[in-house]
Amino acid sequence: MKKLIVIGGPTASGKTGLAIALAKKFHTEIISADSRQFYKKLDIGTAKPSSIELNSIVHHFINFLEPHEDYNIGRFEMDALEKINELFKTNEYLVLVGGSGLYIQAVCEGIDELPESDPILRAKFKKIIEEDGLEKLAEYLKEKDPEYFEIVDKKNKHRIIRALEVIEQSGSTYTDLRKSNKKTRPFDIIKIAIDLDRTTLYQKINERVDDMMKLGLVDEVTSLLPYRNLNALKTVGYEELFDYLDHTTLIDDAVELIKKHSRNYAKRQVTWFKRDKKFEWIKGNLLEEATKIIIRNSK
RNA sequence: GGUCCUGUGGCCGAGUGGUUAGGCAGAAGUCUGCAAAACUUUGUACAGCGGUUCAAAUCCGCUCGGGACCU
Repeated sequence: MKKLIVIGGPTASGKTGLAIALAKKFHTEIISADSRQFYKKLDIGTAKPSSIELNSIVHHFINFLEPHEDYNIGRFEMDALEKINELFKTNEYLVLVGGSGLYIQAVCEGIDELPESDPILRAKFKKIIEEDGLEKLAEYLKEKDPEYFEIVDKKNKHRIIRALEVIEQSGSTYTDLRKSNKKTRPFDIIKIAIDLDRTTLYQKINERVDDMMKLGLVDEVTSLLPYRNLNALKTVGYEELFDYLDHTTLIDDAVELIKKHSRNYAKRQVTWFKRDKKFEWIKGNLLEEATKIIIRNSK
């Protein structure tokens, strides 16, 4: 059976370096599962692998979208699987690396077949929220799908909108469609996550943000100003500097905010990966530890 | 030396004689098509010591620490 090596972990933990080292060691290629590195032009702020790194190992799903292109998990599941199956024709191993837990989950376990988001419906629901409040929309959901209403975060507008969107498009309840059936894949999955103590992690994050500034993050963000309202730019490192460019924040404060938001993000990532018990956490000599796990799982 | 102001949990910051301020950070968590998103939970702190009072973080005194002004 072919092996998909999944590398997870919080931002700034060293995923990129480990993935590249593993890809070299196992003579294979890398699939990225990073929802922001998908986009062209977002380089420094997303800590995308350098051009040298990108040239040393073949990476898929990096720089394949323009900032204005819409994309979603459903498509990623299909696109990534197609690519993985193609590459497994000539490779024993593949490396999947990224910080977007949900995207990794979609590749490894699949997601239910649901209708895509519909901009017109979405606009309609947003309007209701603006005019009558989220509670109104929640009531609407209660009528349409009381079962999901019971368990949904009632203050989370994304969840409520999405459920209603699915209901309106499908004619079924969200509860009926959202079965969370885990799909089986025609390959083995070895999940490895990088473990760092919190203090070290936060220190690395802070340092990396300083490095990004030295590399010219402000210039990158300035050049992306025309795209600022796009989803791709709803990203740590960009929003804060847009505010700086608006003169609503001082540069030092903006940098501190980037660090803070990156730390918050890293914490959420750790929570996500910890929940998936299939991950084996490694520390210390990452390449060595990861290799041990891979060899053990290859027998 | 004198006069006056001030001292709230890691930080910011309200507040009143007897009810949880709140925000941020931190911690824990949720997660199925915008996921680097969105959201949830979580802190009995009022400088110290006395006193007044049924009751004090809130009033009084002293001590200590800030700050301002005065010659």
